[in-house]
Amino acid sequence: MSENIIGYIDNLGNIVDTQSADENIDAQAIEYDNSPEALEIIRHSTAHLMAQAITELYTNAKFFVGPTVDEGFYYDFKVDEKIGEEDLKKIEKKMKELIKKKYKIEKYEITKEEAVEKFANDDLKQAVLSRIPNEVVSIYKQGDFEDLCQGPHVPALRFLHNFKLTRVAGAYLGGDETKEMLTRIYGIAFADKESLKDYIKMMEEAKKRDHRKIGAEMELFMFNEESGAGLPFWMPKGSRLRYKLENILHKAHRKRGYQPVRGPEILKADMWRTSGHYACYGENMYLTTIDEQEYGIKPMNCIGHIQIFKQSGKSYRDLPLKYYEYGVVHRHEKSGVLHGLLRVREFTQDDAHIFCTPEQIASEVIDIVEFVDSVMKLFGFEYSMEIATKPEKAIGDDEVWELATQGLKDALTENNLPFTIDEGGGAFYGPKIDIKITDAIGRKWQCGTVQVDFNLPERFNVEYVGEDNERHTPVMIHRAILGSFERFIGILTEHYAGEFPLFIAPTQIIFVPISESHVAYAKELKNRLIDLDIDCEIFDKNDSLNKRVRTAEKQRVPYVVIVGDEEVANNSVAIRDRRAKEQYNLSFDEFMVKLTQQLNEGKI
RNA sequence: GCCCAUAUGGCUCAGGGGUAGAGCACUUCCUUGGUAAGGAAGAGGUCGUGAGUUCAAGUCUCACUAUGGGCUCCA
Repeated sequence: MSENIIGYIDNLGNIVDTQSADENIDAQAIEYDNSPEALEIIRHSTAHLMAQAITELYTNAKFFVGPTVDEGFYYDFKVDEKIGEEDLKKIEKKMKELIKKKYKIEKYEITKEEAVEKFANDDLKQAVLSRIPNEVVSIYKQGDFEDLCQGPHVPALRFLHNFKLTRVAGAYLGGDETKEMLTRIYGIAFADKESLKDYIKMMEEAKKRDHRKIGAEMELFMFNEESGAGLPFWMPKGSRLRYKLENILHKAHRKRGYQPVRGPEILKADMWRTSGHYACYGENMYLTTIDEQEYGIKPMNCIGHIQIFKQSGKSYRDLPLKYYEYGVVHRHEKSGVLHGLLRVREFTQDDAHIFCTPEQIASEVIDIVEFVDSVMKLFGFEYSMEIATKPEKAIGDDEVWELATQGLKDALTENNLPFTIDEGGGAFYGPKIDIKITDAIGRKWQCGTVQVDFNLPERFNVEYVGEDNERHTPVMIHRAILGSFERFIGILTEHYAGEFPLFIAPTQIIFVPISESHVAYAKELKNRLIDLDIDCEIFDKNDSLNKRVRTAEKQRVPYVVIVGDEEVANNSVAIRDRRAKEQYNLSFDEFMVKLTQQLNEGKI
């Protein structure tokens, strides 16, 4: 057996470790390297090494499960002591000591019955065993440490060198909120030192583009302890960015036949009872009493749009009727989940509701998916689609749900659009397609959504007169493209690391006049650019030219424009182009043409 | 909501039971400079909030609030 073989891939594609393989195995060898299979083995073994170290440091430690995940591995366990970030170093040190003992990792099998007896005093092991259907279970042993485990593991501890424990967290037993909370330690491991270094470096880079850090640096948005958690404030620069995004999207909606509407922020509680929100979504709603009547602050915009639809009689000729609103909604998210702009308690959705006939669903869904695609392409986002089906708390009959779900599937399948299924992840009133964007660190965030709803129109007696002169109930499609401005701008900020393209940059141009005598010229240019809806600033503070250029560059604006005697005389501008990383001179008219072209890139 | 951690001028951080420090930002003055930090002076903090321990609390303890990393949920 080669020194470097740590496992095999059998003909079913399963990983078999050296402990489990028989001597004459005829399978593809897994070498000790950074292949996904090798990392799976290495990381899982590192999790066990960590467990062994914890056992030595905390004699009363009991272990639940320690699997590998996309980003490394973790182990869930229970100790009497509190474990904090500081303790990770201690555990790492102990792990390195254990490696020096050069233990082999051995495997033996016992029956489940024997295992239940063996771990009789360990309630967590009993919980693990209760989830295993097999009659025979395997135990891995390294030194004195034994653990119930199905593997795979490296042959010996000497294969484990390049690891780092990354964070401590709490995790419910089996992910179940009603069960006890265990301590979880996450870690990462690689086959070589370089890869570990690269990984740590990548995480540091990701931190630098964190939207919370950039948002503070660029003065885009803020939070305020006295005002409350999850309630963002938009500062001037953030508002400018947001306004541009709203404007681009406003035009895109108008081109696609949507009509702007706006509903009230609070509605009587009875409205929410009729809609089902009170029963199905009540725990997320903020309620208040006015003149002894209960009101609810809207967590969604659909009810308002329904009222507007119902205000006048509608004919089949009016359908599909598309209302859109940048709707401000409030949702009581649990305090522990709030996260910068990505999860807040007040946010604005780019929300729309399409009232249509059942026959129109497929083509409307396709139109929306195309709309989503054009927005994602504009910003260069990778995204995936997921169809979410009926949740536990839901209104409406199963048949209606089945019909709506199938409609979504058909629309995507017929257009060869790939999707996955999220069982039970739908809204309480209908199934949906969720559009998830992958962010700079690889996390997926739900942004756009398309939801087919047969339920709310019926509950509110929404009707239109058909070709047959009979009354019919329309279908409602709820949809959002960005999802919310808050989350989308948060992701955009990380995506571009604050270097926004010209068409949405909060400050698009900074003028740096060489001396006071050039300020008037800069102001004149600035005013002309306002007509193009371009936001400019003039850096005419009493600082050196170098200092002002530096300060301007640090603002991450697309263009820094220097103007002095030469530029005033020639009616030109000296440009520092940050995106192209070049410096060049243009006449102001040429510059205007260039800017107009770049603004047009933001048309969809 | 739960587990763990953190909270010092606008920002980034140092200090660690005996009555607050740096850099940047800010203000004023000098400097009017052709592409990433010119110089000088000044102002600014009841050390997140509230209790407790102590002769004495930014410093120790507890609660709360907010933030961060997770669990769960979701745009």
